[in-house]
Amino acid sequence: MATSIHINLSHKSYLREPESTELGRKIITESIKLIDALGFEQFTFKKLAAEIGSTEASVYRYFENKHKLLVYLVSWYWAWVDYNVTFQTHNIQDPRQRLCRALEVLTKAGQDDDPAVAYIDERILYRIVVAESSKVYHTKEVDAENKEGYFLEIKRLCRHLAQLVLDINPAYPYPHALISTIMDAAHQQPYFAKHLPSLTEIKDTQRAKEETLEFLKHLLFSAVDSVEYNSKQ
Amino acid sequence: MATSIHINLSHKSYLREPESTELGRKIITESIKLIDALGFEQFTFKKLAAEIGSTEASVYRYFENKHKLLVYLVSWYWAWVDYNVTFQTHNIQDPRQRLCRALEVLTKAGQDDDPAVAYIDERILYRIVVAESSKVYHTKEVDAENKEGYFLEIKRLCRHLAQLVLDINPAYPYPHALISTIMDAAHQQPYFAKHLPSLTEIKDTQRAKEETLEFLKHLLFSAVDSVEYNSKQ
DNA sequence: ACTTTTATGATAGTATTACTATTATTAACA
DNA sequence: TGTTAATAATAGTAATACTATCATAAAAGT
Repeated sequence: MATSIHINLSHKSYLREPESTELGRKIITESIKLIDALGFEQFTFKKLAAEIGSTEASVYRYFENKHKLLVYLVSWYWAWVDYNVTFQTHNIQDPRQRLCRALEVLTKAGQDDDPAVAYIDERILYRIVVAESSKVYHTKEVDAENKEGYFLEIKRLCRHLAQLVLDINPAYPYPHALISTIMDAAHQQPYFAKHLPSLTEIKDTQRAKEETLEFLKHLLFSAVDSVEYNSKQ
Repeated sequence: MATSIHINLSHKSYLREPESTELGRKIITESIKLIDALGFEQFTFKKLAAEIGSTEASVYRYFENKHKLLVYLVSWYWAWVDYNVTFQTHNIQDPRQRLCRALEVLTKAGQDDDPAVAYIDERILYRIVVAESSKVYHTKEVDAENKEGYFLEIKRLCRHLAQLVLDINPAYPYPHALISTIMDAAHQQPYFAKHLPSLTEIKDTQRAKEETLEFLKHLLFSAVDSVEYNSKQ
């Protein structure tokens, strides 16, 4: 993948664009490290400011609160995955192979250390998304934030992948439900493997993502293929 | 279902058993209402104490903190669902029909107002579990809490349902992964229908649970049935 | 009946969190 | 060179997440 791409978000969970300044980029870089290290609950702007040698007040000029920072990070992640899916599938003609590749990108998003943006460590960000992303939409403000466009990136990826499903079988009736289920499982199954192993057959080894991919491929294709579709009609 | 059943939890997320005293039961009853009303982040023991006409210090005698209270509520919920699954399936002979019924119990758990325990409103608790339950295991303490047995109830239900899958097709290689995925989707799809409708085909109507059940049944059975198994061997 | 234990209430206090406000300093820009 | 904008430094506030102490009342044990 090309170095130095730019991911555009379609909403403003920030007060001041963090990409445009040195301090802003430091906030992103270090918040990723610190949320991963402490967990979102223990993470505070004060600790972050200490880490980057700045002040709490300065961080607050970029993000209203830590929740909005998390929204920003998670949205960036989904936009980045969507970009990767597009990039990695655009010259695959066979719809089945294309969806396979997309699933692989989705499942292995945290694997290769191929930084697209200098100040974002996607491998650490992946761990944050796995552990914390459900917290961005499981709040009382979900409807208000949805109106602000905070979830457009995950919705776009879901729509994108659902279209790949329909390319295989336009008669399958639940493409979005299937994809949102798969997207979640792609993250949760390796997490379960590591922390709650009795909830899955996936083993917490180097092959965990590979095994997850096998499980998801089987799940997805058996659902899509079990709906009759006569392509000749 | 019989009124006045007793759900036993296999761990102690509490300091003092809340079921055994008037105040303890009030804590459970009112915390369910208040977490539902405010969301878990805005919920505090001070507000809860005010609601039940007691003091913060008294609530702290029952639960170390609000996180452990949530662990208790969510565990109770899973134990209750597991009880219901057992009860509603025990005289169904056909394994396929049995799993169907189990799925129905899982998906419609928040529907019927048939209180099994006087001081717990299962319909409100259902909403809490949908919106907040992932927060119980997405923390830095997940491994320590797992050792304490805090997740035994969800694991037991997963094992239970996975066994029903194996009763249909012992050759299916991912019964637990499939069930943990389905358990999650059973809650998230109706939530998406209500709050992030572009992530699912399910509509936020009275039939939402019914539609979710259709989606899940199709997903589950197509996966299980697409693995070859010769029962005559 | 009397003592001991236990549960609750009342009150106070602390460190941390999640902010907001003010002012000074420095860098950028016109 | 003067103006604007960004940051640092500092202070302050209300709420949160607790802990501690003591009094009282009810329940249990002897």
